[in-house]
Amino acid sequence: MKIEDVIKSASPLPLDKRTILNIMYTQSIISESFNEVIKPYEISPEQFNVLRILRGQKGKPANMCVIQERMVARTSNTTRLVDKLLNKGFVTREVCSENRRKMDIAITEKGLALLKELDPKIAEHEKSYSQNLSNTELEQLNALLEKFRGESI
Amino acid sequence: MKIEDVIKSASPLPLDKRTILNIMYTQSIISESFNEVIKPYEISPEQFNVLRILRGQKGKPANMCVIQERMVARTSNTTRLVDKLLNKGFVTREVCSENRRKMDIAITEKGLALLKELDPKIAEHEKSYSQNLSNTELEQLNALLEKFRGESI
DNA sequence: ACCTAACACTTGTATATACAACAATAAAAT
DNA sequence: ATTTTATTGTTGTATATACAAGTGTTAGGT
Repeated sequence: MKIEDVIKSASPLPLDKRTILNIMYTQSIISESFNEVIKPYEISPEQFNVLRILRGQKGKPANMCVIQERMVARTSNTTRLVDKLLNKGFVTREVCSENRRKMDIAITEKGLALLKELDPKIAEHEKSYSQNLSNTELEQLNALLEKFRGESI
Repeated sequence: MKIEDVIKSASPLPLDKRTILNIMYTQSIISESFNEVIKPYEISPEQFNVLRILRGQKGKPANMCVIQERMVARTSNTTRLVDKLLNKGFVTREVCSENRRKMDIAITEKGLALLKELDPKIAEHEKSYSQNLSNTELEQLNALLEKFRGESI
């Protein structure tokens, strides 16, 4: 579906505007379907992201600022996300013994079990999109997005 | 910047996961810089989107459902967005005379003036990204995104 | 005419995001 | 040693999003 049809635009959009809209729209489509995937489980996409970061720590607890810098979309509020996960028993939180300003956040067995259950569904979700392109095209898409962002470093 | 560096992943991500993260991240970068652009003005990105849709009506008022279906990211709450715009005097709202279930939303002179002031800044914002790619590459990117979404219609 | 279903919109609740102010601790400066 | 500054995290407010329930209006069926 062309982006002009999505937003019901009568006239074709200029290329630069069209590209940005296309990226925004694609993201919203992906997010929407991802939401569907995790809806049955008692967790939000952002909470899931935090859990996955914690699992990536391989047992080592993570501080709030470590979690924050690994999130795709930086939230200004990791505290409240962790609060929710804490209430559900998916993580533990305690003051870091070496630096009492910091918090040690760790994933629990219950959290790990949830992720394990979700893993195949997430994989399926990701594949449902990537199967539409060849590997070469996927690499191209990644390269174009990276170039589009235009970050020098 | 490679997406692995963004999320500080030690190991390279599988291609399908990487692509999705790349799209999500690119969107968040675009949104962030767009936020910077409109921050000085008394309006949010979503409110701006609604205003722009109303301008596209060329004087003809729009119902709530028309606004909703033209938004890039469907919100379930156009009512409250319009409320905010109403309070600021950027739009008018009255019951549709032909069908009293519907509302007629129209942009005011004040709203049009705001958009006019923003237009060049938005154009500059869009160009700041699109200039990183050639026209051919932009077309490629659009085509790949569309194919990635895999909508049949 | 009356009842029912569909439609257009609004309202309430929970969650997330942006931003600013704040508190506690640690590190640096004097 | 005391003061200042920076770091780390929390809390408050406003806005936006997802979802479900509710209100008033129109249209359809009988």
